[in-house]
Amino acid sequence: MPVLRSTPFQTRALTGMERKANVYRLKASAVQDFITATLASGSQSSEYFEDEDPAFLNALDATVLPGDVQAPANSVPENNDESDSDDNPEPPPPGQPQPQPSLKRRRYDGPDPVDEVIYGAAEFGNFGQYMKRKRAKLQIQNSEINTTTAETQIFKGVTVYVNGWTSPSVQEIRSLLVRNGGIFEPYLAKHSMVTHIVTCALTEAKMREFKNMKVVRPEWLTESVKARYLLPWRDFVFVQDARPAPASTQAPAAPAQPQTAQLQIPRYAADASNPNAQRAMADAQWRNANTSAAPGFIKGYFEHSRLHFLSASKAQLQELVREAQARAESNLEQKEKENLEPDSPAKGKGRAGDGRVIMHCDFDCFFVAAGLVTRPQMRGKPVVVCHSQGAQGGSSSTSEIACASYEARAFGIKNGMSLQQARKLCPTILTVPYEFERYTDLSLKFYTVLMSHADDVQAVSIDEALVDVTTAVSRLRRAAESVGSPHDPAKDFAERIRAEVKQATQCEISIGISHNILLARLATRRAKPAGALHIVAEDVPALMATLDITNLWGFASSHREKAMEKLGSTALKDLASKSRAVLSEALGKKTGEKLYNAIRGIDDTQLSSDKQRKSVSAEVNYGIRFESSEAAEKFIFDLAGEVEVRLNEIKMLGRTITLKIMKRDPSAPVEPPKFLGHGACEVFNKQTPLVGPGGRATSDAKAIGDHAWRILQSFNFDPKELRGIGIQIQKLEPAVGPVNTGANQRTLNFKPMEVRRPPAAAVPVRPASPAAPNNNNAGPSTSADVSLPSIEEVDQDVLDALPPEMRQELEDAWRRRSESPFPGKAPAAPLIPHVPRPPSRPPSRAPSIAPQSAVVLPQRRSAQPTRMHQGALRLAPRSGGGYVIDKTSIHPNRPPNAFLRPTDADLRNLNIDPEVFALLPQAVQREQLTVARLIKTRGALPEVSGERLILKPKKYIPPPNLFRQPPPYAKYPEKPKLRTQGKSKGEKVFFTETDDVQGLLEAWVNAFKRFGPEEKDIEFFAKFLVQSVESADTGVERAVAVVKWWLVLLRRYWGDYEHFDELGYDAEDAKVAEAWWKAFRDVKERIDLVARKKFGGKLSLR
DNA sequence: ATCCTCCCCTAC
DNA sequence: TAAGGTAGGGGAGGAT
Ligand SMILES: Nc1ccn([C@H]2C[C@H](O)[C@@H](COP(=O)(O)OP(=O)(O)OP(=O)(O)O)O2)c(=O)n1
Ligand SMILES: [Mg+2]
Repeated sequence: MPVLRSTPFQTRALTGMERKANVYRLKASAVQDFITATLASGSQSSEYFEDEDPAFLNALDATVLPGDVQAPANSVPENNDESDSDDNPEPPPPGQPQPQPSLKRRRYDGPDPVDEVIYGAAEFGNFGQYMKRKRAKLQIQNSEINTTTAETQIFKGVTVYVNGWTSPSVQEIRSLLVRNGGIFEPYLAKHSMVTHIVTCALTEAKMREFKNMKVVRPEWLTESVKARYLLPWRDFVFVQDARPAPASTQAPAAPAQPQTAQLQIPRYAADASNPNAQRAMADAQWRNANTSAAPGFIKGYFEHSRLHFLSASKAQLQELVREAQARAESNLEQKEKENLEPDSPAKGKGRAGDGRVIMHCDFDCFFVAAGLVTRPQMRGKPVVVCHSQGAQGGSSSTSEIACASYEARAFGIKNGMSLQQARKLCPTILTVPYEFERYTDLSLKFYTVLMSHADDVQAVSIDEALVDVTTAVSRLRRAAESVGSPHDPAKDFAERIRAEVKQATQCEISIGISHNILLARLATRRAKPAGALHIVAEDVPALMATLDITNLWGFASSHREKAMEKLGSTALKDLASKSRAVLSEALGKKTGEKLYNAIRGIDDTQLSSDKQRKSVSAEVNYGIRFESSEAAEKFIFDLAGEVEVRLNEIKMLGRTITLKIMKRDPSAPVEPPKFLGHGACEVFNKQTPLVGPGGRATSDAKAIGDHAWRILQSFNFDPKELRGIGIQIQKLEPAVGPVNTGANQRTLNFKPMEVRRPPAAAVPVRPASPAAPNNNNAGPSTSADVSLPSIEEVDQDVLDALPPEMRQELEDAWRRRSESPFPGKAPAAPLIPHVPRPPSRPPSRAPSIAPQSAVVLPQRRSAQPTRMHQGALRLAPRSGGGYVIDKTSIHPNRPPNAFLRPTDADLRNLNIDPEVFALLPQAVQREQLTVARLIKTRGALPEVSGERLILKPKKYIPPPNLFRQPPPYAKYPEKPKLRTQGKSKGEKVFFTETDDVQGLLEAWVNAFKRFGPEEKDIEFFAKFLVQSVESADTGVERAVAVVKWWLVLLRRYWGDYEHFDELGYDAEDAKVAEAWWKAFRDVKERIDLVARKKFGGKLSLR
């Protein structure tokens, strides 16, 4: 296969209706306190700006930053809309380079030249221009809203951001809005700026970003204008039934079609229904035989689910490897005892550095290859493995393709795609049924070969493993060196393994070799099909230059979106120039660092082959269709039985349970496009303690079922709306004593330390028993308890026996925690009534426990169905009630006018004098809080210092002499208050007192002018500055001022080094200088990043 | 700081 | 017909 820009692994090619995403629904109905960004917040900013010392600003305006010299021209060309370019379907024929007809939204929102100047994302010229721009913008908004053009006030209070390509166009929407009293926000610096998002299509990253916002289709606006009043936005919620990668349902042509189609479906769901499903579901008999209501549904489902098979196989293989290792280790010990020389260094665990040799071994299109073992006539043809066989389903089968042959992939068919879509790409496609047992069989042979050569093995999946072959390869290498062979011993060894596997399985595997896992995985991609490739460190730069971020293992679409949005590119060659800090800012700390290292070919991840499980779960999100709560209840208990079996198989008991519910999104059709699929859903998770008999951890199906069922009742959902149910058990502990697991144990052997066995000899293969029959034995503790009352009764009895006060207290506690599995009597008229199961609590004995907060009456739920948004069902919000000053108060998402005064206690806790605080203007108060909290977070020790941070308004007007007259540090000898504390290495800064950020900054530079800045301190300032820019409008000016001040300080000490680059300083002074300048450039870059996102320009420090 | 909980995301 | 599961890494944000 030719190497194209887009590799086989690069997932792209989506179309509108079903998009890649494992976000199953767009949650657009969340009720939040959206507060329109008000003009007041803008004026606060001006107010603050005028508070600033003008002389200071003047002085700093004269300073020039190197990065700014070419700054106005080098603003990154923005792709404001990353969604559309993703919508191009894959080209049908093999390997055509894609011209990438990306559809970019214009950066300017109107033809009006005023708009272009004012609204445009132009670069900042300078400070003054920025302010001018901002004021002009406010004026325009003012006039549009209040005077000049508004014809009606239909959209009064509505502020809208338009995402991506829309029909009608952005310009039309803007015009519609402002003519009718609404506000149009051209940039979405933060979510609280707007009340609604208008869109016709969302990338999954945007879906995530907007998940708690009101996302509507443009019809909301157009129809409202027609109706001459504001229609309920809920009737126009934008919803997508999103699915992971290749599951697009669109034909190759007409990229713009999804949007168009969507617009043609007025008033509801963005995704269509499935007529076949509707027809089938209309038949009660069919329903009772084929959906979750059918007897034995769960068992049949798990027997046929490929994804379940993959997950279960992985767990089994990991277990096999663990056992093999334990055996190998005990053999080794044995040998050592016998004083036999182990012929290799101790097994490769923890071996670090580049000395390792890692092989990543992976079957080529595994399921197909396995299927073709007995169908040799199909070799070389486009073949897929899926449930639908032959001509079943015709051209409209929603059956998913588990695996496509390479010939099929040449047509653009991918693993995970629906058959109907594949048929569009290749009408002659051949289908092959699943053969799970054969997969297991082949896999075991494969693992057997690997383990016979390995120091260590990590089971990645049924068809894939990571193998540490350091020992074997070094032995070969020594041999090769003595002979002077030009061959790469690692590659030779890989070919030998490939041959052995081929011999044992009649299937091809490919092997990637390198000194770390990351590169080994990359090597495999290039090795396929049927090859081996060794990547060495020298290959890294050239290799990485060709790759996209999503080619790296663990990086997928969400990172791709973030990278494009925040860093302007997803190509590793572009990302290579970004600093660690910049990448972390964009992708998160760990992820950013992982990427930074990956680009350089660095990955010190160790093989993990002995991790213990932390949770056990079972879920079904297919075919869930209930007519009654009884059916749902039965299902829950059946599922609990499955969970019990799985717990027993690994001899574990659990202490907490989480119920996961997928519920049809109100705007999604009853039958989604995918046959019996879940469609667009709201997802709810709720965790409670799992209390077994005697308060112990348990695996008991009844206990699990009881808890799960109670949780489900507490949701009070209409059973007809359920689309997915899952039970997860956490806080696992080993079951002691005999537990009948019913699991068939298999054994494999690791490479013997001395005598090597022929491969495949050690495999006593027996087919897996997919769900071992429930032996109804919940372990030693419960097996004796079968005749005891159920937990709910025990609990009730205990409750009843308690003195009233104590009981009240308990009930209160439960209510507070909102996680009691024992809510007592079902609420009035529940949609899923509690059906008493014998022996059940008589209703008259219903405890006085009030229904929990979430157990609301149906009317109320339907009135406010969205209060439980986004799965995170917090029955009683832990902290959401009154406004409590905490980190969220400085969070950018908080609307400006949601600022409430913190309590005096809060203030004292921050070392702020409440009385002084009260006198400050609100904008200044907020800043004070920000700074004080950051300082506290950073490690202030208020109790120790005993000094109180006294805040004065004038603090925002830095003493003129301080800022005007260098050298700055000389100006306040008493000021620094930086206590350095000897730590393990270097010195750590603690801020015990500060008056203002500039002072702090200066003290920092002073304190470390002989050492260079500490990473943590840089991080601290960077965070503060980024936060400033991101948050309230006042923050920008502050950030600019602080950065300018920093620049002044650096120039003061190290001006000579400003324009030098990294290279070649010997002098310690120079190193320190360079460290400071590097810190400065990094931080500046990070701020620019945020500034670009918010304003479309970068900060000028002139 | 460090933990925990509730997500989202990723891989096969 | 069709079988959209599952565990763990990681981030955000709150509790301790
Ligand atoms: N969405 C997916 C992805 C994979 N699989 C199954 C079928 C595959 O055969 C097997 C292994 O997945 P791989 O990612 O290794 O893909 P293949 O082995 O099919 O192809 P190759 O490894 O050659 O790229 O997992 C699946 O059922 N559904
Ligand atoms: Mg494979």
